[in-house]
Parts: sequence; C-alpha cells; structure tokens
Amino acid sequence: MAKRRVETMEENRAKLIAAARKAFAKKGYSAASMDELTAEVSLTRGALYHNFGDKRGLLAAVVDQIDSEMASRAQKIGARAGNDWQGLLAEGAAYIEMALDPEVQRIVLLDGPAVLGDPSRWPSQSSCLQVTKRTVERLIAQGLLKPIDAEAAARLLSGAALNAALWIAASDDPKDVLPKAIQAFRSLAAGLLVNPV
Amino acid sequence: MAKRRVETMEENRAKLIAAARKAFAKKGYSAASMDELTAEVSLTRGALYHNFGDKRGLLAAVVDQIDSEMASRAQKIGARAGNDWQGLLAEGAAYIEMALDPEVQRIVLLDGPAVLGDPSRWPSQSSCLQVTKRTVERLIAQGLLKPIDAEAAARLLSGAALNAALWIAASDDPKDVLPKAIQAFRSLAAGLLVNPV
DNA sequence: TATTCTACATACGCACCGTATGTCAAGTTA
DNA sequence: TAACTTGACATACGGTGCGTATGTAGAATA
Repeated sequence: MAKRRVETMEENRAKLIAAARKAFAKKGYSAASMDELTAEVSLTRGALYHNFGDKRGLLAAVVDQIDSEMASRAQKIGARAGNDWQGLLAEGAAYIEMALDPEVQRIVLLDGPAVLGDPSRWPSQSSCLQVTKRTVERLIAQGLLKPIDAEAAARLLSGAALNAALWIAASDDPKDVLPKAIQAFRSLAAGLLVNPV
Repeated sequence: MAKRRVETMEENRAKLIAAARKAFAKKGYSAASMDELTAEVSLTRGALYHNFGDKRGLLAAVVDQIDSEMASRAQKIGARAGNDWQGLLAEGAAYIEMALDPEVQRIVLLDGPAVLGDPSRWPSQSSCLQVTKRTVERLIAQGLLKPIDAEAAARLLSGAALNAALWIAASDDPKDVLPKAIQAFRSLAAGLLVNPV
C-alpha cells in the first residue's frame, strides 16, 4: 500500500526540521547552507521553500520545536518541587542548565532573537516565557510575591537565566561557574518575595 | 599642505564605522551590504577589508564604539547617585533606557552576540559589564550586598536589563511597560541586598 | 481511466562576500 | 629634488548561496 500524501509530507517536514536543528546548531543560522541541509535528507530546496516559505520560516519551525520541548521540561521540573516558590527556583535553574546545550544556546538564544526578533512575537509566543509567567502569577495570587507585573518578572528572570547560561558556556571552567550563576539567580529571585530571605 | 597619511586613514576608519552604525542599525548585520555602506562615504570595499579585515571586524569595531559610549554614560549616571546602591539601580535603569535605542538594541544586543559570540570575549570585554561588576564589588566590600560572585551578579543584572529593553521595544505601548520593567528590575536587584527592603 | 491537483525537483538570475591584483600618492633616501 | 619604496585603497574576478519561476510525476477525485 502506497503512503498517503499527508504522511510523507509530515515525514519530510520532520526530516527537514531535524536536519536544520543539526546544521543551525553546528554552523549557526547564516553559515548553514540550505543546499547541504536538504541534501542530507535526500531532498532539495524545492521541498524546503514549499514547506517553510524561506530560510527564516525553517528557523522559526526549529525554534518552535525546541522552545516547546524546553517549556514542557521546565514545567515538569517545576511541578516536582514542593511548592510554587521552590518550583520557580527549580525552573530557573533548569533554564540555565538547558541553555548550556549548544543547540538551545545557538538556535534559540542567539540566532533566534537576532533573526526572528523578540520572542514574544514568535508564533510559539515563547512557551518558556508563558510557563514562568504563569508560575509568577500563581505566586502573586498566593501573596508570596510582591504585586509586580507578572510578565515583567518572567521576562527579567528568563533574561537573567539566559545570560547566566551564555556566561557559563563561554567560560573556561563551566563546572566552576554554574553554581555561582545559580546562587546569583536565587538571590535575585528572592528580591521578588514579600518576605525576602 | 597635503594631509598626512595617518590622518586620512583615521578619517576613513571613522567614516566607515559611522556608515556601518547606520547601516547595521537600519538593516541588521546580515542584510547590510558592504558595497552600499562604503559607497555612501565615497569609498570601496578595498578600504574596508584593508582596515577591518572582514565584515565581522567592522561589526566588532562598531560594537566596541557603542559599548564604550554606553559604559561611560552609565558610569556618569551611577556616579551622580547618592550612594553605590542607588548608583546600581540608576545604572540598571540607564541600561534599560539606552537599550531602547534601535542602534544599541539591534547592533549590541542582537547581532553582536549572534555574530561575535559572548560579550566577555569581545575585544572591549564589554565595558558595560565591567562597570556594573565594579559597582557590585564595591557594594559587597561595603557589606551591603550578599557575598555572591560579582561577575555572576553583574551578568544576571545586565541580562535582566537587556531583556527588559527587548520586551519594551517590542511592546505596543513602550511608555506603559517601561515603568513596570524598571519596577521589576529594582525588586530583583533588592534580592542581592543583605537586608532586603 | 481520465483529469486535476500538488508536493517536490530543476534551472536560472541576482546579490554579496572575500581575495588577488593593480595603482597612485605619500613617505624616504641620497 | 629625483629616484625609489611603501602602503592605503581601487578594481576585477570567482565562488557561493538565496529566492523564484517553471517543470513533472504521482496521489487524489470523479
């Protein structure tokens, strides 16, 4: 029985996204060649432009996939914590550690914003931001956090985490600076508490 | 009297950097054409490759210039404050506001890290980071801040400020979210204090 | 089975970067 | 000051990569 059209199309989309993840992570967005990328999965640029419109569209799809994975993982880690406050700290630490992955760092943190613009304007609306924003909202409702703007808090926290990761990744001794970064992150986050520690 | 060689060379370097600032800010790094850029100041790519090596070299020079301007400005603003703690807050607010400038945002915050890598590895070593790091060090020495790693704190604070700025710039109503961002920044920073407010 | 549709391949043009080579004026030496 | 050297910049070329216009084979539909 021959394959249905939609099936092969889904497969090809997935193949292209997977190849793009590797290429973008390894060479960076601009240095990644679409010809090479598509040839690796036995397709041509024709398939690419048909499915994603242009090179940016492919990047957007890749970013969306990685962002979703990060968000669901952060959510799980946050949910495992004893309470929402511990959950927020755990989420932050998780983001820092996830951002050490070259794929995440290069694609989502560096090329993503530079090529696609602000994460809140991405099609995925940056699921990561949504997750921490909701956690912050719960904590404010519980009266544990100061009544600040939830989105502002989420943006600044994730921004701090992101820069921590960039710093760690660029450092000569990542294992040494990771705890320092997490320590600093916990201190900063504590500033949001009504009764700081 | 004819101009000295070194004089005209300095002039040409300055002209190219100025043109690049405009082009990079307006079109972004990758979309900026070196031919257009150089033609605007009546030069050719020959001058560019002789002076800066390649396109990245030109970006590095531009980033260095803007970064220096930002650092000196932040330092002045910080120094005007009553004490070092107020200075740190003022510096942070200043970064947020400076990052609203499209030139700063596009070149230093988006394309800079994506093309040149981590700011701490830049030739300028990111003067901005150095300034806030020193302020943090002074505050730790004074016993006002918890004894955390100064570089970690500086990185996370500047990261938070940067993301605040990106958020503001991308928002529909910048004038509305700016105070929210600054408020959140002050709350976060307070987490570093030994005796939080 | 004949026809339509479409996912993808093929082919072309254009823009751009980097380098290799050329050139002329500013410096240098005698 | 005249011959020579240096180097800052211009010119010319090749290679690569993106986007689009056009072609095509196989699935969908009747």
